[in-house]
Amino acid sequence: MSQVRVRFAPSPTGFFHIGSARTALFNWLYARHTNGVFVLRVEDTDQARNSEEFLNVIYDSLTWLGMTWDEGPKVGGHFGPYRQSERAHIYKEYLQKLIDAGRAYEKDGAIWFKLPGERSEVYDDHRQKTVTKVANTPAVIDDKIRGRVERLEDEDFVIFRSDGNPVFHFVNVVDDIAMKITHVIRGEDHLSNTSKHVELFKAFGVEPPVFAHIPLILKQNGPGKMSKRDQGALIEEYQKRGYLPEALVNFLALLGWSPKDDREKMPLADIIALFDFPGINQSNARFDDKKLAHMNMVYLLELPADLFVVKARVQLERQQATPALEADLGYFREVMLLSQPKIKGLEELAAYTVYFFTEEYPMDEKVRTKVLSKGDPKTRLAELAEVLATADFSNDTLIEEAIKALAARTGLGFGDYQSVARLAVSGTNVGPSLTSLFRVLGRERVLARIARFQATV
RNA sequence: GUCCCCAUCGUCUAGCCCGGUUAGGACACUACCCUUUCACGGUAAGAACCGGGGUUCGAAUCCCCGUGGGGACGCCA
Repeated sequence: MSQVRVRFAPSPTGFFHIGSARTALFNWLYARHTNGVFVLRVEDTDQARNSEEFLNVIYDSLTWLGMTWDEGPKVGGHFGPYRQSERAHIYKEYLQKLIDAGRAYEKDGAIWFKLPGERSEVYDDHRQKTVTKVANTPAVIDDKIRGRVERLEDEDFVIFRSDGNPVFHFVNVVDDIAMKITHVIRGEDHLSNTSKHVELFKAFGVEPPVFAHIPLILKQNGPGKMSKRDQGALIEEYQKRGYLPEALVNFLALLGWSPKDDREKMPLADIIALFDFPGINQSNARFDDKKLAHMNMVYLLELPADLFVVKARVQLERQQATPALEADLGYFREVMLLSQPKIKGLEELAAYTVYFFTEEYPMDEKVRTKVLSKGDPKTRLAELAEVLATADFSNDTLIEEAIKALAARTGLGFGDYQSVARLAVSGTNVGPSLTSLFRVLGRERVLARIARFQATV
């Protein structure tokens, strides 16, 4: 059995979206599962719509997600070049084969592929024009996911535009032949194109590769497949928001594939070991950002401390959270680790930790009103300030004991002191435990903030 | 309109191939527990076999027809 060779063939005509990433991932996983080769091929034959910027987004996104390619731009390989815009001579060569075989002809300045069979003119109601139909026999697609699919290709189609550039169907097949691709794993939207491709393979006298048409990702709300314009569709966006690539990969793998047991979060090595065609579903999957966010949280929770701090810093830099970035590194680390078990995503960190790094933190007015309306917050604060003035701040337990002792004296609970104290020193009602908050902020700042708050009530 | 693909909780899915399950898990939602706020976590609840025929002692599972969803029908990829 020869080595599996799969390819991901994006065209740089827009930002890299989640459906493309999933297609890339399935190819990559299959290559890794079979110890095969993952080829990256850039389909940039439509010069009007291509751009270097989009190409770099594809490279960046694939790299970010950990899908390294074995052959392709930047890394090379025996079947290059890997950008179709640089393969014109190869396409000319293959075109000549078709011409020599009488399977291509010119019309209206373009070159058309000639299907075998009798021709007749028919009026097409839907397209409202007369077309030439060919009495061809149906192409048979032996699909690894769909099973046997038959589809009739009964109209000649353009393979070279009148501007001299080859079109997708032609270059796709030629490159799959030239690059010795063994398995074509792509979205189901290509299933109807595949009959064209099978006809081309036949015309070249080459056995088609194994096809596997994977289900599509549907948009979260509303009808239709996910497109670049949909909310949450762009990979770049997740990168910017500080999503963990491992989490996104895990989530994406589960959209249309399943290990067939109840596992969801699983190490990449396990996914690679189990990934195969029988595990791929036939039906389309709807994108669910809540499930992705949950997966991200699970990965975040398990991140080793050092790594979490590094990633937190990168994210805060991205969000330009200046005071946090200027803080002492040891202090920064402590604040971040206090927050790690509390947040769902790195993007929350800037707002979640803002009061640790500046005195200009926002005051949540709703919470303020609510807290001040209950009990006797002014007295509680005064009592607390007095105790904190002499309490030992060296660890959480000692601070806790001091507050509990105070509560015991006044016949109240820890909670009676907590809400108002938290509000005074952080401006909010959410955050790490109050004692950690005090310890990390330090006595001086805690007392100063309490005093400042007292002056406003 | 024509052709192609698909169909289990709101969503992702297991079960289907090889008929017999209290149809399982996860996300989301709800309640309770934990608790020093907020989260995490724990427990519980609700929630599905698209419809109709057929085959069979028995159908989520096999077959057919409807219906619904998706895709393709470019000198885009």
